[in-house]
Amino acid sequence: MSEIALLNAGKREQTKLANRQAILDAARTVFGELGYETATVRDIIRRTGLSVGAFYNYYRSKEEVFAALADDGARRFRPILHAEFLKAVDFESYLRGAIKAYFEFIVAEDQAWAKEEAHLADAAPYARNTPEMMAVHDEVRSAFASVMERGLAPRVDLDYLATACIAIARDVGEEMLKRDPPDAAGAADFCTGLILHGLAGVPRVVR
Amino acid sequence: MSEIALLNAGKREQTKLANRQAILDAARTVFGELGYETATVRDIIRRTGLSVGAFYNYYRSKEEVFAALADDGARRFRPILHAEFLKAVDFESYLRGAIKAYFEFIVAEDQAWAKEEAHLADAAPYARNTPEMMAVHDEVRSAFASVMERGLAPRVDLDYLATACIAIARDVGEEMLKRDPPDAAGAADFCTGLILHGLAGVPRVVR
Amino acid sequence: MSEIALLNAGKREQTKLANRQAILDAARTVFGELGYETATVRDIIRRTGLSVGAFYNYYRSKEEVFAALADDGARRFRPILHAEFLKAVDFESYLRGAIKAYFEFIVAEDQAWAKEEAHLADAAPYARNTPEMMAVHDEVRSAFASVMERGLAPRVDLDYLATACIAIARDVGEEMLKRDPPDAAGAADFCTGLILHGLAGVPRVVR
Amino acid sequence: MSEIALLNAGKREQTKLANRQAILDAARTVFGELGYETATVRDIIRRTGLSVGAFYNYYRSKEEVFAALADDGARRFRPILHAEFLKAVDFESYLRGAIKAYFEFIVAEDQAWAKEEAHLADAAPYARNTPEMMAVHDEVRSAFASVMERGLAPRVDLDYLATACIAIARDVGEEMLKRDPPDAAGAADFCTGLILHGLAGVPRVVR
DNA sequence: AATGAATGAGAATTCATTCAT
DNA sequence: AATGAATGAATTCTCATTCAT
Repeated sequence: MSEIALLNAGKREQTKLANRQAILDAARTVFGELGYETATVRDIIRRTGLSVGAFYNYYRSKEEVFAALADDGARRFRPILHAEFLKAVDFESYLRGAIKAYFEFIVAEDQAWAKEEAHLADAAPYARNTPEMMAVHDEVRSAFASVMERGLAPRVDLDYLATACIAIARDVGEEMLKRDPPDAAGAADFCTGLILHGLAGVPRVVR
Repeated sequence: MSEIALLNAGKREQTKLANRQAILDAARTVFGELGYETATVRDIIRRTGLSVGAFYNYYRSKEEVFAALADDGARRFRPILHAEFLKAVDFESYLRGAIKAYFEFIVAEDQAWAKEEAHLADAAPYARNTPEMMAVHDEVRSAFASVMERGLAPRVDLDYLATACIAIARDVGEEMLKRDPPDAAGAADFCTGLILHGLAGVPRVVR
Repeated sequence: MSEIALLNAGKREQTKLANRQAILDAARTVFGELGYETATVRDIIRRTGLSVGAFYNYYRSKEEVFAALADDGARRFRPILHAEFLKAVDFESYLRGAIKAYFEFIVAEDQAWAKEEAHLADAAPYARNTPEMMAVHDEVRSAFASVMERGLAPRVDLDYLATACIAIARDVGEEMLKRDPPDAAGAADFCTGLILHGLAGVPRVVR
Repeated sequence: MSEIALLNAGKREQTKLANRQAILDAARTVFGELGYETATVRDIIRRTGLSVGAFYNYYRSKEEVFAALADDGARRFRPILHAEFLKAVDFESYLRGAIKAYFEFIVAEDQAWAKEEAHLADAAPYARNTPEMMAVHDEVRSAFASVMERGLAPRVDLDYLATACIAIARDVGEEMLKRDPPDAAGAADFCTGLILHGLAGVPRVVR
């Protein structure tokens, strides 16, 4: 490698990272819009301006980007989630923190690509469950388990609870993103209230 | 048309209906197992013993069966749901009735094909939302609206509420189906309790 | 199935068989011209006038046609070969019979498609070994073994002998096909003579 | 150009040659293992430690290395072959010498990379004819012609003879390489015996 | 020269849909 | 109507070759 090349290695490496990330971002959008099956590799790379070949330089298969997407989302969200877990003094504070954190996370994500959310409902009315959510499921479940273990929350059916909470967060989160502007705090209040105290705990609207 | 066919015009008509239903049932199973994209028309007709050509005699496209499936599920479930609505004296009774009815409905549906639920998670870990649920969404939303209108429930964000309730019912329902035997009443108690009174309202487990 | 359909079943079945054979024949030609790797499925079906899809109605993969080709060639040649084996009174008569039969076989095959032999050397100078020959290899080897067992031929290195004989038959056979007209008997005499008595046993040419 | 490079112009030239040869050697191995079509340029350069780009500095295309390989093999083998021709007093001695030389040549070549010969049959059961052999064909043919011209061998069909001899040498040679250890002399005796005197001239085995 | 990322034509295969029988 | 072979667009992935650094 020549001296010049050595000096430029940084720039090269930078481009590679940027491309890798660009593909990941495009994949997130496209999978989000069309679902795993319907989305094609061409759909993904079209958004990056790269070539089909380039895609396969970065990911070995369509399946691999999908997995990477889950890893990526989970890797970035998990620490946030865990921080809430550590901060929490009781179940209520954990739940409120976790859900708010999640909604803020997806709003931030959404900003990056957003705009074409219109297509969403239209294109894939039957595909859901983001890779991120899937990856986080176990995290949530065991956080709940731990909280109950410590007597900070009533002992209830853990699988149902985790399932229900994730379902609420996922779908209300998605609903929130459709609003302009999306109100993470409001949505979090709604979900937390519902889970903790049921209908009675949910914020009233005056309208 | 052969002589025999002419003589059996009535039976013919019957067969037509039976075939139409057979395809619909097969489609429900197959879409359930594989998801819309992964499922093929051949997968569907294979279960009916009919031919590919016959499929297109009854439905114009793969998409159309899917839509018909939603209609079918909704058509059969909607009256049940509405009966609960009429029976209900307050929001609580409506909710409990509706959810219990839904869970019993899907348990019954499940019996028909079931068994290969194992494939499910494996085959399409990221595709959900049964056609039935989708079709019922508006129904539920307007039932909630009506209930609130009548002052039987606190005024809250309706879209969030409908979304959350459907999310819970869908996912906890799915979770319930994995258990052996599936306990519709128990799951309904869980969901109703959660929605009405939050965590505190959820049945305890002793374990 | 209607009466008409029943009556036509024969014609249908006939077409299917014809297509299957057409694909096989096209595959033989194309693999012969281009070699397995270079030949594409489209190359094959282009010769049949069918569509890509039709190819996959008859064979599950490119690999499968290749295998079928071997089976086909072997299935048709093996009985001929075996007949020679039974007819033979000594090694010499077996060898002469077998080689002559082989040459006549490939001349006959060649007639069917022929013509584009010109491409051959040009297109794939480095790919050889027809599927047929490969399938027949073991047959030949065990025939040799049997003959030696019975003391009808000297005991020599069997693998070398089978290899050498097949090599000669294959390549001289190919050479013969290039000539116009191909002289199966002459080529067979050459090979038999060479194998049995060496150079001295080979027919002289006057030129 | 860096200072160091300027100082080492001579070494540079040397490196160029070494790289060229390294690529050629790698190509021989890889083509041998996988066949021309299956082998990729990356397969080749991977063995050299060079980069894809470097490959194209030395050879304009995959096809060109293949041709160069033939040239190379031929260039190295031809003198050996010709030496045998000059040494020979009659056809017998020429043939024995040539074949033995060829077998020793390929055994030596094989030593260089060898080991993974197992893959061979597995990877490309239907592709053969080393570039070397192809390049030598004419050489052999004209040597035979010359020998016959001089009355040292009976006049026979020259094309058939050259074809047959090369076929035998190629395939028995390949067979020999599979044995451990490969016995060049034994295989040469076999082939020479067969070609000169036929079956009767082939070494007996006792077993 | 060397490097290795980028390119894009092309390969095998699938599958919704059509259509002759 | 029923049948199932035929169609061909579309999909994933590969790989020779080019090109910016």
